[in-house]
Amino acid sequence: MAALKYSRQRECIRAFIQSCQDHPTADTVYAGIKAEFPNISLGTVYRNLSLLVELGEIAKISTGDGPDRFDCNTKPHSHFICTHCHCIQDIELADIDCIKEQAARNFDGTITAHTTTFYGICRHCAETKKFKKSS
Amino acid sequence: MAALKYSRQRECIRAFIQSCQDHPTADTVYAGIKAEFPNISLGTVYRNLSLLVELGEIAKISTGDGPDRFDCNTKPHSHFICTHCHCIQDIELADIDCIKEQAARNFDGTITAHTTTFYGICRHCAETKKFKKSS
DNA sequence: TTCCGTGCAAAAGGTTTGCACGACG
DNA sequence: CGTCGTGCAAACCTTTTGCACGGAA
Repeated sequence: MAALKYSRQRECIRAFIQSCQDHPTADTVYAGIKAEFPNISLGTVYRNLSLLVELGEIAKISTGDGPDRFDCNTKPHSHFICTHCHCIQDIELADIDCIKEQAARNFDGTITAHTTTFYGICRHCAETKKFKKSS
Repeated sequence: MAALKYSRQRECIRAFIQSCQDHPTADTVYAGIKAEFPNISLGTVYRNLSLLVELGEIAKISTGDGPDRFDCNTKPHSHFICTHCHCIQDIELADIDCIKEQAARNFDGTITAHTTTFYGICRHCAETKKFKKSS
């Protein structure tokens, strides 16, 4: 239902995310958009992010620690989360889908999707030795 | 540091979780503990759950949708989350660890852990056909 | 003109924290 | 007796929502 009208704010949010190499939070998007829309509200950012996720134009990444992230890459891929600096990086796995079949064999129900997340120390943190006590 | 003293509340929480077949939320634990400790506070439940996770006696499961869950099974395994009823079930995958090696080959950093979560419709929801419009 | 999207602000979760008191060692 | 854990309540952080107004079709 709900007829989806054009909005300059939504286009700006979409463009911002698609220009991001990293995986911004709603708040980062908000800050980035403010240059062009000084009066935009955080609520609008959240509403449009949810909408873009529903439309399949971006993906939402739940980190389980801190705010959700958004990803312009909607192709299936995995993520690495640094336990020290909390940065997120994409990881491509060749046969990641095979584990879905493997899981389906052991499971009594319908599996439609799966996500795999890796944790560790990213190269930057490892080099700067800032991870003495991994947070 | 901090010398860790015995507490009856903590033991009760540990016992409650270890007697659970499912994956309770902090609030479920709180409710279950109240029979024995009518005056216990939710803050105490959260503090002890975090502590038990740190001690490695239980595991925390972030669902990315709703409250965190806790799991008495600390052995490596995966989870299935029903997108309809939001129940969580364990899934054992034979060679789940192989994907860590595979990921490490494509990645410039140190991978120490990984989690895989499957989504779909559980058997109970499928049978009762309540999932017409998967929420 | 008819809805939809926006801005604002308040509310809604879920979780953490400061404080004074009680319990463990 | 010195600390740590507890209960209570307030604070916190992220996200959602109600409402009146402005903008797209």
